[in-house]
Amino acid sequence: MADITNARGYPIGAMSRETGVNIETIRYYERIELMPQPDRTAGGNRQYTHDQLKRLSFIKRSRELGFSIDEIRAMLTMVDQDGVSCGEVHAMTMEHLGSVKEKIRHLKKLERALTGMAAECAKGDVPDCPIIETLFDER
Amino acid sequence: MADITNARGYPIGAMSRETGVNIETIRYYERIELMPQPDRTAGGNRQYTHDQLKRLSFIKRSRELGFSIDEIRAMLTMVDQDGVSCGEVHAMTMEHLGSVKEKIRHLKKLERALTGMAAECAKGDVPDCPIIETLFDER
DNA sequence: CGTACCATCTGTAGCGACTACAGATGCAAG
DNA sequence: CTTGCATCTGTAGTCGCTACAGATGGTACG
Repeated sequence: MADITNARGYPIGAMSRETGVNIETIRYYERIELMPQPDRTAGGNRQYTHDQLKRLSFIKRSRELGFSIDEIRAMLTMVDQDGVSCGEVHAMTMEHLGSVKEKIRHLKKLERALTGMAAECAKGDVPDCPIIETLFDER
Repeated sequence: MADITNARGYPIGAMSRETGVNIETIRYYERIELMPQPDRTAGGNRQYTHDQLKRLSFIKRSRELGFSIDEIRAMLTMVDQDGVSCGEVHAMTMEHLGSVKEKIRHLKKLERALTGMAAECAKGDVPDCPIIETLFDER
């Protein structure tokens, strides 16, 4: 496998391939100051370090776990200040977990409602569709 | 559909109270042509009919069930053309149900991952927080 | 060395589905 | 007629990207 680092570090395309984060999104993260401004080549192209690659990978994983940009920013700020408080991180994780559980509950309610509506339906081309009726009915 | 129009009609605030849809959102629905342009008073205030109230209520319920604006638009277009195809509505509902189920599966995966990470954590002020470590680790 | 050609650059605008103003009027009660 | 809430229009902001356009950078090949 070819070495994607040239002497000057990783260009943005390599960062994108390595992490799965879209190039436009990487630049967006820089604009909102989630990623630092990287070094540039003489011509102005971005050149990232390995640490920056790890940081981007951290962001990607956290996003996949549903953390918001602000939550990630808070965690990274702690990391940057070398003052990671495990208690705080744990609290954030638990809070996030709570909101995930709530979303699951909510979606399960939707699932039941949709299943119930669909079960009423004969699927014919009849004028009174029970689904539409249900949605239109007065409370 | 019933034709119970009272002489003055409903001002926008009444529509909002009756349906729970924000006033700004009602105007937004008009702008994107999901709701029709209502009659106006001499002074220019909106005056809605009872049918329009039912339509808004339909939109609200459908949104609560997670249908997108475009899905709702499709259903309402069928209603407007008096050509409700129950088969089509059923298909849309089932497709939507599928995406709800998928979201649930996804969130449950997140739930497991977050629970696992949190369980590793001693919650102390130690420098190596296992949650952060997990997120930072090389793949 | 020139040329072809992809990678990358900046800047701006769009998405969905609202929400939040500002500043100007409408309208009904007292 | 005043008071004061309701409503009006228009624009801009939210979140987390994504999609351009049009201009350069960098590199492999001849």
